[in-house]
Amino acid sequence: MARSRKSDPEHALQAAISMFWKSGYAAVGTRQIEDEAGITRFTLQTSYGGKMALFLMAVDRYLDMFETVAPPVEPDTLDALADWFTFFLAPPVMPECMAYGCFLLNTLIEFGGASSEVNQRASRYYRLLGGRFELALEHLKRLGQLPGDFDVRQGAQLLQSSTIGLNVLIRAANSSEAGRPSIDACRSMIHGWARS
Amino acid sequence: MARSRKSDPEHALQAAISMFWKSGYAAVGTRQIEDEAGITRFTLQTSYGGKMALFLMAVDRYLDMFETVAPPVEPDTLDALADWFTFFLAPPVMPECMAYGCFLLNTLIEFGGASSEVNQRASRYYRLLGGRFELALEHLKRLGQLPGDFDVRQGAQLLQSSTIGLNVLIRAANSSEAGRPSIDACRSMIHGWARS
DNA sequence: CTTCATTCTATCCGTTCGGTTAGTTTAGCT
DNA sequence: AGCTAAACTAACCGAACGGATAGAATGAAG
Repeated sequence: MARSRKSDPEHALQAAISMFWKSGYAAVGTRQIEDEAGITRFTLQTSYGGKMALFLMAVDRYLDMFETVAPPVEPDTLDALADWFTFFLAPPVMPECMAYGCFLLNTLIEFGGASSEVNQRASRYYRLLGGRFELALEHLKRLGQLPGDFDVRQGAQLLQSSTIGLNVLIRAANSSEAGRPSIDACRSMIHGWARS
Repeated sequence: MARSRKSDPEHALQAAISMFWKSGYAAVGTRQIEDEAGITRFTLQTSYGGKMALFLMAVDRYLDMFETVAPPVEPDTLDALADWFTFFLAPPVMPECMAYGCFLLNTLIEFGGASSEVNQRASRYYRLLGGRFELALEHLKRLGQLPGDFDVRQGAQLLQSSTIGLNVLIRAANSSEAGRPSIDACRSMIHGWARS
């Protein structure tokens, strides 16, 4: 009854993620999407709902991926938590894009709080980053790996801020390697929490 | 011999800083610059060298301002260093723009390391942020306010990453207040360095 | 093999972009 | 006052933007 699609939606979405991740929303044109994602501008409108809709799909998919590599909620040791930061140096997913920092953080800065659609995604991101750090630290405190008077909220906040800064450093330098000093510093801080 | 200028260059530059700070480079059009900076597109070309040249002037001026409010190089106490973070909540310069985060960090993310002109400014910024943190911590160590085995490099790296993350949080929320938890966490961390 | 809904290709649309050009106004000098 | 160089105004440029339209191609159902 209907003609089958020529383009692969999954490949198109992955290409969209790569483009927007690297260049941001405004800097990617619909002609470029045609070329790299393999969909026509017509299809972009009819099947995806336009450039912004595709962009939000890309962000959502990115967050889905991030969910699988977000900080562990129940690490057994401080070391297991500290090890999470080393993932930046050997990313298990989309390693070719990691040099562009965090897609969602880049997006947050580009839109600067002006888009409610983006802001909603930001909430989800914060839950996955700061929220998980908090759960992890609470878990470690329960295990006795952290002092009884350790402030979990502030510890999580610190890890979140540092992770965000780390991603900015990586994007600015176009290299995950640029994050190494920050990563080492974070790991030291976490290990330092054990004593006292 | 020559006709005197109608527009005020200083006001134009300040307006440019505000616009680019708030919206980024690409999102500010030359027509908008005409309206808000009080210079015509013609003048933008002949006297300023175009949009990008004006933008770089704005960035340089921003860094000049930042130089006056960057972290102290010789704080007397850990508390004096910690107090620097509270400046975000009551900024002494351009308070109306602080809700947009750090102009230079926003710029770094927008260009993503693709502009050498921007990258040069980044170096200066890192010197003013991480470099000064390092000097301050070295100074405090010399004063005996920090343990003898305290790792100054990693401490400075941590403060730098956290500060960057803090600025991103502020921009995303369009409010300096959004940075308060991070600021408190940083202050606690700094104070925590005293003991042991 | 015809039918027909759907996806394709190929233009076309109005808008906005950064920058340029031609021509006018104006201030500082003799 | 008259001259001239600089700074103004206003119109224009080609290019790129996101999106829309018309018509051809196509594949599954009958």
